Amino acid sequence: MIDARLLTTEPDATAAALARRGVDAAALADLRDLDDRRRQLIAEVDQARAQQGGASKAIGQAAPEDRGAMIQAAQELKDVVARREAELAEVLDEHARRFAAVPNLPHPDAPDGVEGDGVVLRTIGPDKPVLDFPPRDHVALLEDADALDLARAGKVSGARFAYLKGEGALLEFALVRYAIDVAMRHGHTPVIPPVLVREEAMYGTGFLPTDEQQIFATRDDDLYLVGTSEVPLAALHMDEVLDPAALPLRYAGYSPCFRREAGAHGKDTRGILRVHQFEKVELFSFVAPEDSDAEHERILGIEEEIFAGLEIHAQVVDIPVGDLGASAARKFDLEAWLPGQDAYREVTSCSNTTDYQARRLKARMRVADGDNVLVHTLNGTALAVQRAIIALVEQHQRADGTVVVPEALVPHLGREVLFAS
RNA sequence: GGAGGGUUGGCAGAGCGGACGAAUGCACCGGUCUUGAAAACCGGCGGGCGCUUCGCGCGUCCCGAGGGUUCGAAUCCCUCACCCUCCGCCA
Repeated sequence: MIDARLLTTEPDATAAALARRGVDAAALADLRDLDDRRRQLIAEVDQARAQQGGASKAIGQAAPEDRGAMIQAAQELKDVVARREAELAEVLDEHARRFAAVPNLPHPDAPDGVEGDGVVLRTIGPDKPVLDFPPRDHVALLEDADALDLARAGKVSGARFAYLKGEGALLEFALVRYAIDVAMRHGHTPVIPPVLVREEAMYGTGFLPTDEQQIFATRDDDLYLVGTSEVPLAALHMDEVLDPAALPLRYAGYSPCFRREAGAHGKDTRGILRVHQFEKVELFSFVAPEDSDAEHERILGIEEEIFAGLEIHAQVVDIPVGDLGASAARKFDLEAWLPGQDAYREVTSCSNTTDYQARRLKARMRVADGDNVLVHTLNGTALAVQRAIIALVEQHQRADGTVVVPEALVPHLGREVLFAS
């Protein structure tokens, strides 16, 4: 949620910033009026309550024989309060609903454009691999090695599910431990979070109500399966006032992620690029507002280190404003080259959500003199297991179907070549 | 799953229809004292929202959450969440 106050204090700058994301000025003017109305009603309710409270208090202090008439008068004041409160409740409801739909203010440095207009900042890792044989995609490589079973997963769970087996399973453990080690070296505390969360956590992180169709819900328990550990990590400090000395708070969560992928029918149907359940190591930081740009670069740096360390060729993309999620002010993706697809595909994504997510979560920071302020939150993929596996096996494959294990992963995997037997 | 007990300020803990945002202790911050420190003493010490001559300030709401009763609720009633104890089950 954006700061409603901005519509009054900085109407032009706010409108200009949001215009880049396609929010029109007239809609913002309506929102500003709604916010004005809210504040006015709050003042009226407060005043009515002050009157009624004073009257009640006087009754307690009055002699018993004087109370009858006073009680009657107070009863009428009570009705006034109730009417004003009902009006306010209605306005608050509309306010919450309509403001929830306003996306975050884009970062001034985020490029213009829509999906596909991303700016490639640089490439990382080795040069784009040139294979002197027809490359096979991850499905062929993994299934031939009995490291992946999609057919039986279809039988058991349906489309977009997978069994990782044998060296496929070992690859996950090794990649996760490798990524966690890098994250820890950069000060992120490893966390295994709950993956079933309450509605408040989904709402606070902005996945509800916006992405409702993407979320798996349980039938009997009012709990939701998280689509990323960003949710439980962000919600960790929900409703807290943090000690500035304790900031930044940095986490690396490892968890399965569940996504319904509604609306993605027919898209990326082959293999494990887009599945309903995958595992991911996610970086998450709570920082003081003035530190969030630097933290964003830092998180991006960790992602680059992880992929470069796996000797995976990838490009860093500055995502245009038209392709940002509602809560992001700026976003960088890492896109790894996939020989099996002859294309760069997203393997990580890191976002600076500034105070947008913190406002809903009520994650604040104590300020020595003055009012407490909202912290900034940032999230980024350290390593999405399935997509990392795809990039790794496709880029490091050899003509005989074996895969060379990058040096950094050897200690974690316990072998230098995969799929050799 | 069954039975019982709880949830009050950073922590401990009183209050159980009217003067209670809430005693007291500890912790913390400032001051006095001291060569310095400790002790002692004095003072301060939550959050949200709104107003504000932005200067201290003023108003309102918050005693797990939501709803109800009442002129008036931390206190009474209902629903929910969480915690603890015992039994059952279980990795």
